Amino acid sequence: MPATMHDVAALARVSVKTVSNYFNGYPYMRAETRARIERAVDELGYRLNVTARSLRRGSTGMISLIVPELDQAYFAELAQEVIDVAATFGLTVLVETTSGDRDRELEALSGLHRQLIDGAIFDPLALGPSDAPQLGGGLPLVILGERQFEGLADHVLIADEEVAHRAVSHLVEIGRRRILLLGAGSPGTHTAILRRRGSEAALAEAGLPVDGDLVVSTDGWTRDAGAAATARALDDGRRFDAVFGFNDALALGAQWVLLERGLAVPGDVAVIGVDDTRDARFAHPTLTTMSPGRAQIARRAVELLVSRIREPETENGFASVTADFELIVRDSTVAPGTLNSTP
Amino acid sequence: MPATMHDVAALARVSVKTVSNYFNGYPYMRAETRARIERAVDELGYRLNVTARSLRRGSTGMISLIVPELDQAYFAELAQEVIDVAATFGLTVLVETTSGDRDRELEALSGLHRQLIDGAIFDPLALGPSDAPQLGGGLPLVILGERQFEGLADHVLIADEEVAHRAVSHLVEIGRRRILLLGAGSPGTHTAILRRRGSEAALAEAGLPVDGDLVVSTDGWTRDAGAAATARALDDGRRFDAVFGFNDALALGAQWVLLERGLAVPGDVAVIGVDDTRDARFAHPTLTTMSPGRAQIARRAVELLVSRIREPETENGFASVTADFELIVRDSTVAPGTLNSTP
DNA sequence: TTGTAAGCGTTATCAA
DNA sequence: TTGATAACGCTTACAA
Repeated sequence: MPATMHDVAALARVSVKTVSNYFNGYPYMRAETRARIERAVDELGYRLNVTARSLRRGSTGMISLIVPELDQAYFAELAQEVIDVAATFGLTVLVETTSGDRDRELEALSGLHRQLIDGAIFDPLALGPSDAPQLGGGLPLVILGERQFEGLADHVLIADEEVAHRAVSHLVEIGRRRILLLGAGSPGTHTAILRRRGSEAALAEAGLPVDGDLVVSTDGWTRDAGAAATARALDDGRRFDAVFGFNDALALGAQWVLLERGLAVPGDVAVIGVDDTRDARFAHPTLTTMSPGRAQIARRAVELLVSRIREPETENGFASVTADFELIVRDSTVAPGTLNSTP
Repeated sequence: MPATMHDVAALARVSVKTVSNYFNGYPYMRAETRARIERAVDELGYRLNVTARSLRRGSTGMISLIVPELDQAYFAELAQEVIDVAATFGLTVLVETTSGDRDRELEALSGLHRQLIDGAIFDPLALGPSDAPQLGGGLPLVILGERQFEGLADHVLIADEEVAHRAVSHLVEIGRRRILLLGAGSPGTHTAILRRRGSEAALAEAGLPVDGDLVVSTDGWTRDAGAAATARALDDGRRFDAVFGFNDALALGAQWVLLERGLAVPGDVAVIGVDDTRDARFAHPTLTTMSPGRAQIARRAVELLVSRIREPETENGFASVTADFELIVRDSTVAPGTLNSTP
């Protein structure tokens, strides 16, 4: 049975209030009192009981990060960043995975863990605007990526249309004309719709047609799904000289199949993704990608959440910040040694 | 202000104890009482306060998983498995990352989060046997991978020597003679030492010499480190026809550099790893690897931890279970179409 | 600057 | 089968 604050107080010959003050950084305390407390704490090996504190305070110092799955590089890397940033605020992160399942997303927001956390950072996959009423009921919430809930919670957004536009423009600039849009297609998440819209705008600006045959759905945004869809497109005899994977996983799956089929990347088909995961750097050839500023996303998300937790009553609207993005050109679009033919 | 158990009790016209019984699956209850409680719960939207329960029970229903970093595929995939298995036991997982830093490993075991958890699953990187006294002081603990603490906690082990032996034997069977051991070398974790030992045993059995030049240290077990060390070995003019990366990340880093330098895999150099991460399946060429039975590891770890939490006083020694492993042959050692020349 | 005492929302003891 | 009541260990008015 571990020592309690009462034990410390008794040994230090002060009241529990004073010991509590000590642990809460209350400044007005005689140096000698402080020293006595410190000695007692050492002697007893005392550690503050966080559960009791939480019960009394009504807050836990924990936030959850709700993502589809950890074994996708993007989410694993995001989780690591969020954990690190949260730690600088003294917050502990509970990582919840949902497999993109609607019920599990709702459960993460309003289930048993609900009262274990002071707020949540949520990367929704299945939930849509019609679920808005169930969005945690007063739980401080920051939504990542999706803009469907704007006005209902704080958001950290990716400029989906612009990112897609830039990616497709890059492919056009290196001379590609028939670009497979991998991850678009019905029904499609809101993110998918926006990235498709941006892609088609870039094609239109370049005076290129949008070929419905080259707008391809995938069953999820994983390497498996990207590989399968690309294989199908090749088997169908569709012709394309570039692939825009709506995330890195899709692009890597596509690239894998292309190489497997003996096609040259980027010689025959150029490939570009989105996310700048570590996997992109270590693909062979290395994958050109749009970096969404993951570190910035994690930082802003935690900051927004912390201020929402501290001042829940700021009813004058919710914040939406959009992260910066950047084109990272690698070998999957511009072969090394090739002089970039960009005008 | 959310409803409490008292509110429910009042509305259902029973005592709080009865409501508590209801939530704890106490079987002796009249159907009508149960129905009244259920109606009151619904009406009030009542949810059990986990913090209060934890305070009263002295346990939280949370366990932590302590790993070096989530953005390594192996750990991300392991975390996902552990979270899923733990959920079947009604346990919540707190994922702690340490960067393999000694202080952070100790902090995860005995810091503030210590009392937030009922036990921990720990994949140590920096801590050694000399830290044993600090191993959580009575915290139920299951250690993964490392056998250095055997006798001090429960273990779920990988058969490091046998795994390495099998990997090297496979390379020998396909005719390789000069095998780079990537990840061995001083100082080296205990795991590294065992895998090196197993590798050298396999070489010895095959009548092959152990060339010190081919035993290569890396700065961590990441793709970056694997790439850097392999590049160095090539630059030094060391000759080898195979690489055994002590994990998939190292092997993938090596493979990446080899391809970058224009060498053929497996034509010039065969590559094999350990872990069977998803990355291995999507490398190009696909990476041959030793599967350590990750699902089994996660399941056994959680099971051991749960029984240790339930019966902390089983002082008659600690359990050590060793996971099964399996060789997964892919294209990085046996090119597709090549008839396997194994005797 | 420090002390007293009343909760926070459960669960456990014991009795009925 | 259910009820009254005392903890669990901390924070926080309020008092001194």
